[in-house]
Amino acid sequence: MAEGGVGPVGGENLLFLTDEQLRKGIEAMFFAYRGFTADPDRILERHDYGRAHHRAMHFIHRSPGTTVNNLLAILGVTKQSLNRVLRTLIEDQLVESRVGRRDKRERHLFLTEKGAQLERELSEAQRGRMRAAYRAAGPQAVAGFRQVLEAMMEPEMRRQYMTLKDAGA
Amino acid sequence: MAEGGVGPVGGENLLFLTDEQLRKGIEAMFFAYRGFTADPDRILERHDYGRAHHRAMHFIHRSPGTTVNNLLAILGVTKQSLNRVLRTLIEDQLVESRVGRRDKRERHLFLTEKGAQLERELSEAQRGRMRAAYRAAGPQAVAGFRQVLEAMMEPEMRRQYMTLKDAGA
DNA sequence: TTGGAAAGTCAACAAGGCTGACATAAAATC
DNA sequence: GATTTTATGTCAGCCTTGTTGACTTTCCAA
Repeated sequence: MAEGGVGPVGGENLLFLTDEQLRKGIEAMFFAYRGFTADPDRILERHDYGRAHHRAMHFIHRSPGTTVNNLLAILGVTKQSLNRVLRTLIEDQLVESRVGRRDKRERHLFLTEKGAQLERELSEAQRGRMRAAYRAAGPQAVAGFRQVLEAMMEPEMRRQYMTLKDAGA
Repeated sequence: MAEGGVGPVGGENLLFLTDEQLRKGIEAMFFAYRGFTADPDRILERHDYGRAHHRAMHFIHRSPGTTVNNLLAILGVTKQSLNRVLRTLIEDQLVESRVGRRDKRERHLFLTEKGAQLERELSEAQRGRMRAAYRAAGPQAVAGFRQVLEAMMEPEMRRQYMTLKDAGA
């Protein structure tokens, strides 16, 4: 392992790159992610759903009419895994699956009114915490937060993220 | 839900608090967390362990001699869940469990040389990505990154994090 | 017309969460 | 000294969410 960033590297004094700093960042990610999912998890439990259902609903809400294949690529799970989740959401009438008009093999996914309601409840809870954190940290910190997260993504996922990122706003 | 931060709030123009900005932050967390765990996951698979083993080893490395109860509080899982993981780590001689000297009910946990080796392999992989992200984003972004994450934690977890945070450095 | 992509289904399995019940040893308290 | 509490471990069973593999149906496109 050798040094790995402790002390001057390449002539610059990159104190924020010490192993100790990196460890703190790693633990920050770990603990923060728990907070990040805590509020939706509580709501999901009441409705007898899990995180997988939340993720599916989030991205269907985000890109209405998206296909199963698109969703698979974004969520990074197997179709069998996603299918189980989608099946219950469709049975419970939170999601509607419409056969593609141009390509009838494809299924286009939409939230029903009922589904949109739950999605709203979940994302409001999640945004609530996010908003509080953003407000506490300030706009400059938020910019840095996003920069580091983007640099941390797998290239494939960064592509997915960037595509979505600017689509709406 | 009403507005929720879109447009001017309280006289200030808090553009970074719009629902759209918050959604981007939420997706950034989702995609980045996948990157965050990707490298260790690959290594763990080779060794037939899971993320749970990594987490346990990380915090035992971080606080050698910590007790089972301490670890439970940090990891936020049940003792049955943790025990299953610890048992295999002890069987495989990656972790050593020593009966407490002052309080013989307690077990103090340590990494063996073999355990320390795997921990090093895992954390080097994870730090590698972290270091690249930090370097790409720069020190100011890193400070913001940490600020937002800390503000996002559950208060209880923030306490755990802060306690660990300054312990070593 | 036929190959292959998209989607769905079934079966089986594993990791890692959970609850509840129970055992043991040791510490703490009455 | 007896009782209660604490720390840990363990057994059994359940759930969610991931996996692989095999197979079918539909239907677009070469």
